[in-house]
This record gives sequence, C-alpha cells and structure tokens, in this order.
Amino acid sequence: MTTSANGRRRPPTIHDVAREAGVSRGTVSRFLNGGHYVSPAAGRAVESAIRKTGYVVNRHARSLSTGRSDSVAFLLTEPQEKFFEDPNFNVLLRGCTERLAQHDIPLLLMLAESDDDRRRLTRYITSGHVDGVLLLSNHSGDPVAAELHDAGIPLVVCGKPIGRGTKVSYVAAADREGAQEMVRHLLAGGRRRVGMVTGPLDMPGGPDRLAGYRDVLAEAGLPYDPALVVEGDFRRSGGERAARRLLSQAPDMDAVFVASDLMALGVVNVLQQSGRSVPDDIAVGGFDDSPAATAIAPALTTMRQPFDRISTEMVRMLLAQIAGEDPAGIILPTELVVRDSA
Amino acid sequence: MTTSANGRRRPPTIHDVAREAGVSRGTVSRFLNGGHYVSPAAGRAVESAIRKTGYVVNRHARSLSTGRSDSVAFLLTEPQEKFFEDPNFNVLLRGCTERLAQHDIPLLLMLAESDDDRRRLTRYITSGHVDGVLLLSNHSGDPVAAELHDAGIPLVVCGKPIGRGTKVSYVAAADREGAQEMVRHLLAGGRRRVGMVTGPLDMPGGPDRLAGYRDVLAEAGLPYDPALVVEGDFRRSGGERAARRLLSQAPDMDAVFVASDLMALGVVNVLQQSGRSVPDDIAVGGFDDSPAATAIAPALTTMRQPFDRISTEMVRMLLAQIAGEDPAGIILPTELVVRDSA
DNA sequence: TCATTTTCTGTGATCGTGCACAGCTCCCCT
DNA sequence: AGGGGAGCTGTGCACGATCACAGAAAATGA
Repeated sequence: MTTSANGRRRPPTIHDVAREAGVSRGTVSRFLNGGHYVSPAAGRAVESAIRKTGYVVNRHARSLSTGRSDSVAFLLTEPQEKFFEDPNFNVLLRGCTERLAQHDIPLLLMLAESDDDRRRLTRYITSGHVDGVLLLSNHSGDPVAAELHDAGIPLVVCGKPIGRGTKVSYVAAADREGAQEMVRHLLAGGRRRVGMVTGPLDMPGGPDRLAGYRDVLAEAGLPYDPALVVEGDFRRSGGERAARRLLSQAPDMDAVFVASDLMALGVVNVLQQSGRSVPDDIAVGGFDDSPAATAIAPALTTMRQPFDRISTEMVRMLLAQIAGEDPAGIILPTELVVRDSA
Repeated sequence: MTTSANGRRRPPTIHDVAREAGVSRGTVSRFLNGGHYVSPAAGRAVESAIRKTGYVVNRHARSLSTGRSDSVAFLLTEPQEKFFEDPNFNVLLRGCTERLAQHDIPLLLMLAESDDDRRRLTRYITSGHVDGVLLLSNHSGDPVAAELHDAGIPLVVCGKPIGRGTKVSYVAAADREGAQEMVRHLLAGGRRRVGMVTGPLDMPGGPDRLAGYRDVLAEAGLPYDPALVVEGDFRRSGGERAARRLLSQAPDMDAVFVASDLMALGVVNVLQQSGRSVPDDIAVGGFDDSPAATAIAPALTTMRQPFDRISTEMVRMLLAQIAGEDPAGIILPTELVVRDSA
C-alpha cells in the first residue's frame, strides 16, 4: 500500500509492483495475463511483489484498454417477487452463474421495476459496464430488448420473443410441442372435457402453449370451447382465481392443462377445496417441472423444461455473441414427467 | 455512430461529440457534469450533437479518471432461496434500490453461494467496480465483511455483527428490546409456559432475541426451561420442525415466541395440525411483521421491524462512508403489532 | 475609460492498464 | 561462421474521460 500526501491509502498499481519486483510494467502485465513470455525468475519476483503490495488489478483501466469488462448482467424487467417466488428462476439463475463461473465471469443481477430503473440500468449497461446481457422474459411491449439490441449490446433472451421485429438471440423450450404432448396424455387417459389455464398471452410461452392445446383438440376432433379456457398470470394466486372461474363456467370439466406448475398448485388447491378429487374427478397437467411439483399431494404430472440446458445455452450463446458471432435462436425439447395428478 | 476500418461500429466518444458540436472536449465534459460554465448556445449545440451521435459516456474512462464508479453492490453471501422466499428481503431490497435511485446510483445484486463465487466477487468489488457494498450477510464466521473492510471498501451490514472484531458499519433493529416487549405481551395475556423458537444463534438477531426472552422470564420470576427453547433457521420448514420438537418436549406450553414470522407460519401450521387452537390453547408471537403475517388465520401478532427506515439508513450510511465519514452502528426501534394470534 | 471580476473556452496532463514494437540474448541448424 | 528463430524484456502510445490551468470574452465596477 502506498500512502499519498493526504494520508489516504492509494491502491498499488502495476507500476508499484514492477518497481518492487525489479522488472518493467510490461512484464507484470504479461504475468497477469497468462504468464507467457515471462521467465520463471521474473514470474516469481512478480508473484511475491503482488503479495507484498496487495495489488489488485484496476478493472476500469483494464476495460478501458481492452474494451471488455469481463462481466455479464442478468436483467429482470418485471417485479422481483414474480421471479423470486418461482423456484425455476432459482434454478435458471444458479445455472447461469455456474456456467459463467467456468469462464471466471461474475454475474450481476439487475432489477428494473420502474421506468426510471429501466432507464438507469439501460444507460449503465450501454455505457460499457458489462459485455452482455441475459434478459429474463418480458412482456411483448417491453422496449428494453430492442434498446439493448440497437445499442449493439450482446443479448440473449430467455423465452421466445413475441414480436418478431428485431432479431435477437433467444433460448426457449418447445412450448407448443410440449403442450401438445401434455394434452395428448390427458386425452389418452380417457378425458374429454379438457380445460386450460394459460399464461399471460403477451408473454413468452403464453400463446404457444395455448396453440398446442388447440392443436390437439382439433387433432382429436374435439370442439374448442372458450368456456374451458382462462388466462392466468404464471403465479400461484392467479391459478386459484382461474380454477374458480373454470369450475363455475364448466363444472363438467374432467381434466385441465395448466401452463405453469406454480399456477397448477393453486388450481389443485381450489379443486380439492371444492370437493373434487385429483386425479379421479379431474386430472391436472402442469408445465415446468418446478421443484414445487413434488411438494404437493398428488405429485404433479408436468412437462419438464430443461432449465439446465437452457442456462447452458444462454451462456454459450451470449459468449459467442460477445466473441463476434451472429445472434441466433434455439428451441429445446421438453419432456413429459408422469406422476400422480394425471 | 462512427464506423472504423473493420466495419464494426465503434461507440462515439466525447471527442466525436465535440467535433460535431464545434466545441472542445472540455466544454462537452462540463456540459455532462452539471452544465456549469457552459454558455447557453454551446449547451444547445452539445445537446443536439449528443442526440445526433447517440453518445453515451464510457464509464470505465470516467471511473479511471475520477476514481468513483457511481454504483453500489448489494451482496448476498447465503443461498439465494433463503432470501428470495422471505418477503422482507424484497421490502429491504426495494427500499435500498429506491433510496439509491434518488442519487441516480444503480444497485447491482450479487449472489455468492460458493467460496469460489465469494472470491470472484470480492475480487470484482475490490478492483474498483463499485463504490460501496450493502452486505446482507450473516453467519458470524463469514469472512467477507472483514475482507472488504480491510480492502478499504465502504461497507454497511444489515444486522448487528456477532463478532465485534472489525469495526464495520451496521444497521439493525432493537432485537433484544423487541423480544422483551413481545414476551411481556404474552405474559400479560396470562401465559406462564412460554416457549421460544430462536433463529440460528450464529446469525444477527439470533442471540439477542433469545436474550430478550430470558430477560423477561427473569423479570417475571419465571424459571428458564431449556425444554421450552428450540433453535430454528429463519425458514418456514425450520419452524415446522421446531414446533414438533416443542410439542413433544413441552406439551403443556401455552405460548410461544418465534424469532421470525416465516418460522411462525410453520409453527402455527403444525400447532393447528396437532389439534391446538391458536391463540386459545397456545398464543403465538412472531418477529418481523412480514407481509406473510396477515396471510394466515389467525393473523400473526408480531414485532414490526422498520425495514423502510433500515434501508434508508443503510443507504445513507453507505453514502456517508463513500464521502469519507467514519463507520458507525445504528439500532432502530421495533414496534409491537397486536393481531389475532396472541 | 480602464481595471477587475465573472463567465466561458480550449489545451495538455493524468488516471492504470494492455499491446505493438523494437531490441536483446541464447540456442539451434546448416 | 552466419542466419534465423524462439524466449524474454523494456518503452511508448492508446483507450476515453476529468481536471487544473491559462487565456479570451463579457460583464461589472469605479
């Protein structure tokens, strides 16, 4: 540590290390960046000088010089609780953190609830503070994706973007095909009055899962009855509301496909309170394979979203974009997990 | 936007703006930092040049020059879910975000679960990337606080640190006094066999709330019975486990003080399942006044922690430290909220 | 009118790195 | 012996901003 005139500690620089080790700045810099072309003796000298001075690299200076920041943002543009209450979010976040850790890149979580937050963080990001952004799912009207894309920030969105205006990278599960498979499973169990609780239709995964449901009804020659379909909000409480509406609109329903496990928990709860037995009276199929799916009785039959692979792919694609590759979209298959509820 | 030889867009710099506006770099810089000593005409020219070029400040360059980064980290050194499932955490996080927003400072949430993460983030922080850290840490053995303090990073911890080794700033609620008030309230209701579910005793709020409980027992001339005290983990599931142990160890218990609302939810649940009525058979007092406290029946009587003021104070103290003031500790009073459970 | 302050402007120097370049030594190969 | 490459080292410049300073222009005072 060096002490300057006013008594405040000034952090040691690469120059202090060089002087301490008796070598030049260039040698220290080379040592820090991989150690190529540094003699063993010089390397040892630098190493001990670093320990002695307590040197840590000044990332602002490095970033200014290299143009990189070696950090990545995970941006949420919706209210926090919405994500925090969802165990899947934890899985996704942890997955991304771990993948990035393999490249020694720290992940910064940024929460943008208000427009004011959004502006502040967009400015923060576009001013070069991160190399790229992982964006978690957003309403179709959300301008953040377009803004970041226009600013040339590498970007990967989780979930298939609704508006196909700008060409941004995304990683999504096969929502439509997954929904088809689940509804086929319900029909294969002999059900004929199959309801559905959709996600918000302006969010990724909303319309596609509904489309899959309709596909299979048509395929089986069953009519599409609007009374059997209610829009939810991907939250537990929304599932409860939706279930109550379905029960009053279509009391003869014998199965229901719910577009997320969290909502399905609410649905099962309301069905049981109303005296129905799951799955005897009404079969319930979820979507996500959330950790919560096995926390209730009966354990939820659901479509597993491959969150491990999703996070892996998101990170891979982001790093690829940072390295200069073009944006691309990728859709990963889902998997039917049969448990007790259907 | 300027296009360089290789065709890649290079972001415009302050120099490009200056050329476009027909002024010097200095004038642009002054305009950006408050606009003092800039003539109205020059100001307008710069303003339109910024719009035209799409200029955004390069924060690395600015930080390198000023030594500040104008951003703050909110660091969690415990598993994510532990915080995310707690509604109080959301209140606290949102409060800090809002206070900082008033100073136009973005908040970066950092999650350090593994030692590896901790190292990576500590390095990231000490290399100058943020001006200060709000730490929601916890276990007494956590070395992060000490490390950051030693590195000279302004730091405010939420909760009173257990080990009083290093002198770090903290903001805490009056745990001991709050616990006293709650236990007095239980005794005032005529209860005599008052149990307690504590928090982890190596975490802030753990030992102090237990101490307050013992204070009041002594004050009332009641014996301290170890069978009436079980250590929990501040989580709902931990509350359930603790309640089961209490019921078997001390079936004659007529009240219980639970050191957090989240645990209290679990306790109430188990008590009701065991056929006890709350509050008729057993009174339950919580701690926190979490949003969850009113979500159950009976609504929870609890000690309100002033999370608004806590976040306000944390931010104020952090900014003060960044400005050069010395660290300090502050303890805020709690408030008894009487509802139906006691 | 001139002196003096106030407002405004441009020009280096600087922050701490990485990187290109040139120069040095040493070794190997013909 | 001479040429060529590899390994290693130091030096200057660039990155993009802020800031101190000096000087010009305008406003103010006597």
